Amino acid sequence: MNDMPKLTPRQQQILELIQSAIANTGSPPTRAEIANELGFKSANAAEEHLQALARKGVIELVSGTSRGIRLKGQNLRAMQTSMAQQFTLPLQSLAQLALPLVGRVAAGSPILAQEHVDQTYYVESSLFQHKPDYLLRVRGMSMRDAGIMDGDLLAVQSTRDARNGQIVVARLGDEVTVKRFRRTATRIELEAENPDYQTIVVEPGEPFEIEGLAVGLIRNTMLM
Amino acid sequence: MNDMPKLTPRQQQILELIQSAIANTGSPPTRAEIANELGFKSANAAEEHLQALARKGVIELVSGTSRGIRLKGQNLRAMQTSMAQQFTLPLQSLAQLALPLVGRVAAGSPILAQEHVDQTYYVESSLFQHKPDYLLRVRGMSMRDAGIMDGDLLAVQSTRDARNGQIVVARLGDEVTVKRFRRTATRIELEAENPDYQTIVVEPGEPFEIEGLAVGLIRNTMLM
DNA sequence: CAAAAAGCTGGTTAAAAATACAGTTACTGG
DNA sequence: CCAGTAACTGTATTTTTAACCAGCTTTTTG
Repeated sequence: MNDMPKLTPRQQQILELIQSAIANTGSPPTRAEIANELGFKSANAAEEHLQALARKGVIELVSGTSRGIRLKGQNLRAMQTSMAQQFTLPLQSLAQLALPLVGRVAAGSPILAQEHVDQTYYVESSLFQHKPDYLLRVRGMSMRDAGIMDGDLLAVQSTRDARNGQIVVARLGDEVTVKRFRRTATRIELEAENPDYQTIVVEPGEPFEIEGLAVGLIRNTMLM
Repeated sequence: MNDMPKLTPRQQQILELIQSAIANTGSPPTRAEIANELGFKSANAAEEHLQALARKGVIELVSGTSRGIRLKGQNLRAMQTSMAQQFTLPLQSLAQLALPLVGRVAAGSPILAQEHVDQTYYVESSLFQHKPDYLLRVRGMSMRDAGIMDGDLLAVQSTRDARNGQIVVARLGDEVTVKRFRRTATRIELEAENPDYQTIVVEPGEPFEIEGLAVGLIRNTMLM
């Protein structure tokens, strides 16, 4: 019943792209958009990946429909969870920390803009050793070997600075990503903790900004 | 800043239709779909409604893009609410949940015995999809590939039962361990999620008890 | 080692979809 | 009463998009 279809790294990447497109734009991508995003010269490459994902049951393709890609099962749930309901609520004890959960991060706008806050959780401030400012839902498996999985809520402390080896939330132009930070004499490297993913190299002059430091993690969906 | 654009009843209806389409199908509707849904004979009627909604700032139209309708601000959040309700999330109370953090687990005694409680954290109960009863500090790397690292706090729901594939807190005589649970016809297997660790096999008659299910995780030390 | 699968390029075609323009009707505020 | 707006019908055109076919290289697997 619980089929665990093993995706190839490439397929996993496609799946993450779909999730990220939905989170960022509100609709699934077209074949052409996928191809463009990943540098394919033919949209057919995207088409075939989608069919492979559909065969493995992780997505559903609605035929004859533009952007007719539906996430299924676990992948859908991770998505819905990121869109959890918002509460207006009474503040309680002084030790409580309000942690906004940031969902969709729109191009160019500050990460904590009001529109992106899905929900606010109140947790005891002493729960974390370093006080976080917000929670960010992690997309994809690029930090898998650091124990950061798809769907996890990363507790982030807002700052512009990081030391080598720290896990940062970085913005590259419009893209927000979570990676291990390393600054060399000539450039900045953002290392994934997963051999399937490449290190991102930021040369001087390229758009880059540190949004914050990972100080904790919450995983709220574990049952199968 | 917070402009309150008064929508006509018809426009309100269109907006709700968009929200419902996203909740049901995963993408915004096309003009034709809106027209069809509301019985318009021309898709242009839908187009004009969309433009009106865009003028009033409640949606954004992405030109030249199929299904390029984006909900803005409040409406986005409202939709997420209806979505969350429609699907899994049980609407839990906002109550704070007291989670005792269990450290060392002494031989023979119940896991929640008073002596073992290091500390109690208060967190919002809706933070986890399934309500945990306590936190257990994880020792070792045997569940590394499941994203559970040394020092993590595992949120555990007390129960005696588990389904295959779930991550359980199990007691083998004096030993308490976290593993993936699998029951075969003849025996119980506790699988580590790390190739360096062996699967523990429990033959009938050997001391074994399930203490609880892993329903979440908190990592409170991440900085280096 | 052979076959299958993954992962592409390149091109084609028909359907889906956005969007513009020309009208019609009904209502609403001045 | 008249202009403006809301709410449509109907038609047309261009883009966008899905989806298929043929072929190629590389990797995986039995």
